[in-house]
Amino acid sequence: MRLSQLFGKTLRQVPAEAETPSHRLLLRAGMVQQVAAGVYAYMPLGWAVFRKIERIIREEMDREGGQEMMMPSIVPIEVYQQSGRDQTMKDILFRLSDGRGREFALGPTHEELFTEVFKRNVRSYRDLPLLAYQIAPKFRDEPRPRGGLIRLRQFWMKDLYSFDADWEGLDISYRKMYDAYQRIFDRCAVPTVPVLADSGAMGGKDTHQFMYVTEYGEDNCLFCPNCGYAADAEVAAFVKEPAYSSEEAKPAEEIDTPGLYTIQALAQNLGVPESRTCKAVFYQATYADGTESKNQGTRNKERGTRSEGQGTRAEAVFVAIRGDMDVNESKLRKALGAVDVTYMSEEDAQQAGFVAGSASAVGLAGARIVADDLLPLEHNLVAGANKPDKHLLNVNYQRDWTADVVADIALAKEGYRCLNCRTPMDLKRGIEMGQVFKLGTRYAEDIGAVFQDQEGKQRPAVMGSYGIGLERLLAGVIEANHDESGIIWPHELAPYKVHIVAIQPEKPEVAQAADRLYEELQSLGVEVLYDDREETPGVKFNDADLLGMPLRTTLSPRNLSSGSAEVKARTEAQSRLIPLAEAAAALANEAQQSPERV
RNA sequence: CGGGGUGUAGCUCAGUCAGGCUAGAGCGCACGGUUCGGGACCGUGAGGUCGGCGGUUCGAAUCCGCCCACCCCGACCA
Repeated sequence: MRLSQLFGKTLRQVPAEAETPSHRLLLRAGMVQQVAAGVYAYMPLGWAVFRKIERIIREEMDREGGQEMMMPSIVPIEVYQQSGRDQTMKDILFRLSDGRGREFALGPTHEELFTEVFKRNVRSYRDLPLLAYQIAPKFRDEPRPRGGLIRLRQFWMKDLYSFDADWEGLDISYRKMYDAYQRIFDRCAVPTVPVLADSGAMGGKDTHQFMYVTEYGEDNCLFCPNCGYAADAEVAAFVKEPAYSSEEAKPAEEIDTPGLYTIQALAQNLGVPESRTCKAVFYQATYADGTESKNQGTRNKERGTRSEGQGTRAEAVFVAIRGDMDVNESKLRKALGAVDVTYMSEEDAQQAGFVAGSASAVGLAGARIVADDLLPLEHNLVAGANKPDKHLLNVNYQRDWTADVVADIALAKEGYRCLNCRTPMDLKRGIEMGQVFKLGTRYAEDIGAVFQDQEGKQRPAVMGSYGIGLERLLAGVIEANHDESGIIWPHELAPYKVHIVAIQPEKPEVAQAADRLYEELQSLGVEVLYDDREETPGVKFNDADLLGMPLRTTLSPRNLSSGSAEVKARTEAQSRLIPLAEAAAALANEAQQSPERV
């Protein structure tokens, strides 16, 4: 490709909205362009890399016996009603209807559809295991797109679904994908760590996320430096020990605490550690209403109206936790069996009868009370008095208050100790590159995807689902492979292997030599980018660094006068001279090799 | 959806607080010339519904109201 003809130019200045390195470089290199929030156009250079990522993923999926197929993006809404996910994913579904009023969603993920197709085609255990996948666009009306390609509303995903006869089979399929993922991320030169994760709205059992650890990540993960335990903060287990379990319960005492509305202020003013206090947090919990979750949506189908709040029930929840800890909303949701929990606004809290700033479970009526499981073990905590500007000293569980639910609802933090080996853990941020799920039989049961086993019994398929976000991986590749000057493409992903820089191409001897090298390399099957533009050397070298091809060769009047071409790898600091006559063969040879990554 | 911020030329931004005549700069772009090994220089030129609608005013990029878009922090996910 001649750079003078390439659709999409490099940018000297980056649009102000770009903050992460990958976003800046993608824009600067002219690889992508934003169309709307979370929606991008891929220019030829970006698309070329995209297709290479796709190829690596395809190769590794096929290697494990995956069968590629293609599902539509336009999916009848009924498909998601079967599993109830038209409700649980309500907020992220892009919906549309056809001219006759039939409703569809743009597929955000395809568990239901794959299960549906499985149901129509599979009858016997002899057809199992089955690994089917697609590499296709997904649509999610994310409330907050972010970080360039890191969080999008339209994105490509490789999604594979495994169907097994039993859980042992699922374990094998899961392992296959787990291993394939390691190879994919390795080939893309993105260091990832598998971490235990939350199954969230997907439902299911085991799940790992493959995290690329970076300060630009949006997920918090805990890592044990000693035993290697790694988990998303949402599910991370840690050592929880009471601080005051051995104390004798002292008599409660009401004190004036004007202006002390936060745990920090309270603890400071009383001269006690935050762990001596009991914190109150107010949540609104949403529950799926069983009578409405299925077959709902066959009614209420007037065009354009969303069935807001249908099939759900809300409840105010009072959460008590030791003052030095924070609530893990994921754990809270599970403890309550709720579909969703959201932090209450001040007004809602007031309406629910909570005295913000001095709230307490002591003497509280009319709300469900959830206590972290550490609280019943502690003694003599400071808690609110449920009266403005008053707190209680020496509050004790059982004697002064009890909870409706006692559960571990604490969020893991930096320095909390590993449950396996008691070593303090590190908190790091990461970007999720992919996820593997053991779904179990949930979707198969909802949809009726059963097969006949060896005994002739009908059994639901045991499923897994395995996703990789392609754009996110592309962003990760750049995050993990760049320097101040630009991108450093891993060998397998470089859109071109060789970047020819012609200095003063308006001089015939330069143009002739460069044209010839360009053609020779192409005829040798080397992907080559040829900077034939009439630009100054500085501009060309900077663009070559920015675009990041593995090999750069410079043809200039200076080099040509000695019959040489200059060669420099993107990862090398110094260039070297080689005879021009051998340049094509030498470059082709070097481009064919897979140099070790730095 | 809550909190914060930004919308002026393709990009980066000034001008807005204290309203005033043909709305500016740098980069980029076009043409001509001089240059040529790490984002050169000179000259000429094209390019703008000042996010949109409404209002106040003799007069609005500037003041007021409503709306929209985008970015960042949270709640959600590949």
